[in-house]
Amino acid sequence: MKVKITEVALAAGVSSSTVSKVLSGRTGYAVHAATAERVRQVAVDLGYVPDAAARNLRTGRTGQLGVVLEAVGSSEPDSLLGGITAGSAVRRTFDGAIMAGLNDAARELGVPALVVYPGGGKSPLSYLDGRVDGLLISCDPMRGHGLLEALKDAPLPIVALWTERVPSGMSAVDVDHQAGGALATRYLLELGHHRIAYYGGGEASGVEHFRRREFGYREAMLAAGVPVHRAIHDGTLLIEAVRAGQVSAVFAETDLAAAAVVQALSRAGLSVPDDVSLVGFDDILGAEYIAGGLTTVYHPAAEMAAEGVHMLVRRLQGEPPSQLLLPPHLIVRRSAQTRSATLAR
Amino acid sequence: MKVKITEVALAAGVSSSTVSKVLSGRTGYAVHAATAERVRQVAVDLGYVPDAAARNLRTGRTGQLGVVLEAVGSSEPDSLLGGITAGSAVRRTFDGAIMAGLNDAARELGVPALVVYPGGGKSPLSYLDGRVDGLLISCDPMRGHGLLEALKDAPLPIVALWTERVPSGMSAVDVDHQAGGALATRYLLELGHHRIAYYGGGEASGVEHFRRREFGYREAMLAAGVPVHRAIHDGTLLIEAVRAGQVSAVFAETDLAAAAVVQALSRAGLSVPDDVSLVGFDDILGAEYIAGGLTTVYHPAAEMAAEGVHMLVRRLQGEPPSQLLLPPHLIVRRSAQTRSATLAR
DNA sequence: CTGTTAGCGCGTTCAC
DNA sequence: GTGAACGCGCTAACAG
Repeated sequence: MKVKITEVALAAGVSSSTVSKVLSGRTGYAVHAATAERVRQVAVDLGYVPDAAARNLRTGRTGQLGVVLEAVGSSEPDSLLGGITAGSAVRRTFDGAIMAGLNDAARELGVPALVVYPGGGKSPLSYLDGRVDGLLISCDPMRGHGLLEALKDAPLPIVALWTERVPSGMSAVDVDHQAGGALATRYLLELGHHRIAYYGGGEASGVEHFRRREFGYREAMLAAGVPVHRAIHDGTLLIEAVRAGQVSAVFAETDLAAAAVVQALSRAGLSVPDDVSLVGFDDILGAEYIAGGLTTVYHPAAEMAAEGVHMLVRRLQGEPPSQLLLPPHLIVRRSAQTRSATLAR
Repeated sequence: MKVKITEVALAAGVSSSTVSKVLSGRTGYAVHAATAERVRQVAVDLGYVPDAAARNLRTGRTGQLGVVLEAVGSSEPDSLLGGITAGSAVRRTFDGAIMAGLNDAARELGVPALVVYPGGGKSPLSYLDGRVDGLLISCDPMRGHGLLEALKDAPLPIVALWTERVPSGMSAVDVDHQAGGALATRYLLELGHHRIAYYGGGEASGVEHFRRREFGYREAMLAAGVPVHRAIHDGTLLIEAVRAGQVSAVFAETDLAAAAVVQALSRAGLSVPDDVSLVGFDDILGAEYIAGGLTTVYHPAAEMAAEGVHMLVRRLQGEPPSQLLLPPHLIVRRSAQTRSATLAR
């Protein structure tokens, strides 16, 4: 059976409060070193494990952090950005990284456990039942904002993942998708390309992150004084544009979109990077095998999640809320080459 | 502030115990329907949320399930199969799916939350502090077994993920990797190939799942009375074997290995499926873009996780432990063709 | 330096 | 059909 604090106290010949003082981990209590050592020894011998529920009830805190993964694994289509499967693909690509980042940071900071709430239309109140000291909310951009709004006045600190805009009083971390889009585009410009198309904006155009990637593209194009090509989201149209000499390089919304570009071009006998230079976004697992090595924008999902945990823990220690935008960086492989190399063919 | 049960009782004009009876969800208590309705209404109006810690302390149960993800997100190399990065890749490929499966099943079954314990050498005892009613353990094959062994006599039900062999008294779910390997191999045999190589077994040969995939290959080859080719894990060797007519088809250990095969062959001017038929394993995100559509064995990771949750919940309801091996199935795309089509070139 | 005492908020008896 | 009283295991005061 489970051994409790009174049994440890009895076996060690002290009172239960002394045991509590020793095992609470808090320093500053006045306890003889010898007594403390004996208590610890007895506790180990007896296999004593403090009961979390009782401790939580007494202290009002749990040491645990809550994670709301609204979209993760939702097999029901309508819980994902209005049924857009691209949203699902995006989430699935990163859920592993998110969990990895959360897990790493939690271990590093000594957070005993993460409480993951399965998504689905449960009342926002259910997150306030004292199971956690703070909340990380990583839900999709649309439903997410509703949840954040509902928890605006929640009596615990909240950090929003995947979003820049939060109600006041909350912290937020996001990847700077716009900077990433600009980064990719500038890279192609520096290679000498000026007829650069943005591939994407199709059914997934409602996804804010993708729109920001496209903004980044436009921003870089405008800054370079180069005409912006209208977004393409169709292999056939892309092939026509390439053949007509209107496009020599493509910035794809995602690595999967980049893979689709490669495939479409190859069916037309066109190849990357010989005929078209290509840059993706995300650096998904396997990106090194797309087009013989896809040059792409690394998307720091795990870092974002880890940063979120750090922010939350700092808030629990009394620091004020803050915002953070993580800069992506370019991973140069072999799918983009200089315009002159392309012309030389 | 947080509203407690006494305040609801006061506002509804009843005693706290009546409120408890109404809101506990348990039927069978004798409470006037009208009273019950009034209590429920008042509770909603006041935004009452039962305190989890107090309820857990009183009832001894939490309704929560624990998940031990020993390997997930471990950035320290030595926590992953002795530093083998292939292990890391494997885990990362599926962590999102695992979380998705867990999440889906938890929502479906009304489990309020999953408690995820960050990996790292914490005492097995720390999982027994009453935070959860049962445990899902999804750790890598090597370290995992040690943890399972240590928790052999734990006073709560345990379901092991990713493993077939568990201490008695525990439940287990795994994907049938061997059946998957046999499935892929039989498919190639049925296409008329008999010179089939297993690509893999390199640095990751310590991974039990991969060994089982290879066993499946050998099993199918032997059953067909066809000589087993020795495993290849090197692009150059593979190219030589193909050129020498020793290999017309390849079963790759993973989809990433399949992608590497495609890339190696393509550098030698060989293509899939025209020169070599190829079947992968996993059906990772993006598999449809490998070799113009990779034929592969679908790996039901999410289903496995969901099944684990179901098994655990059934155990909590008193059912005895059980074992389960999920059959993978083949996803036919375009990377494998009949031997005659290959010869016709 | 150590022990005694009084709840934390809830669910469950048992009287009424 | 309803309410008062008790205790789950632990920790924070305070007393010694």
